[in-house]
Amino acid sequence: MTALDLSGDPVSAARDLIGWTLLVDGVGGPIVETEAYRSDDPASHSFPGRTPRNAVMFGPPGRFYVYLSYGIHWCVNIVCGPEGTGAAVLVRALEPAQGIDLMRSRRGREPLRDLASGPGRVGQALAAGPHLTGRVADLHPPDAGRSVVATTRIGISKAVDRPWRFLDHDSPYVSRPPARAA
DNA sequence: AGTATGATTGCCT
DNA sequence: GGCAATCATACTG
Repeated sequence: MTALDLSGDPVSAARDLIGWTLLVDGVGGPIVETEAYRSDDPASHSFPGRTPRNAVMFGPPGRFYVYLSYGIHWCVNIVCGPEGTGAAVLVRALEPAQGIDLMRSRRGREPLRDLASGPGRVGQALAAGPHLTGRVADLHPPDAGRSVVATTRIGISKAVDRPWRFLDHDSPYVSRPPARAA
């Protein structure tokens, strides 16, 4: 795939985003794990409707939605789906590729494997914060095809059975291996 | 105004 | 495996 359409079904967008390189100020790498969240999804921040916090989710696709999780972690999302539908894709893990030294300094000298293998870690490695919300995501096409696996989402208490988590099956940089091997 | 709750991580036993 | 950290948002009174 060489073109990316984020304005269609957000679940498809979450799958298609695997392998695309995400950069924030030149730092980042290929996305290896995502999760889709739609407004008809009880686990989504947009489920209760539009609020000041999630307003950007109801705007045009391709922009960042960043929120604070557990008062500690900044989680990075990319708005997806038809504009106004309130859908987004959570970037759960990246393969560190560009600006590795910078990411390492932000994360405190972790093994490469743990630099961005989780939503909170991605946020920290990219120095994400509320200032990022609304900015257009910097995405670049994959250089090679990826083997994508779908599993159930992680860390939520509602709609836990929806298989809307996607991983690069061959990547060691995912936060957790698939619930069911394939 | 006060309280409950996380799309998590890291450190503890 | 279990749980504390830490705070913006959402919900209750």
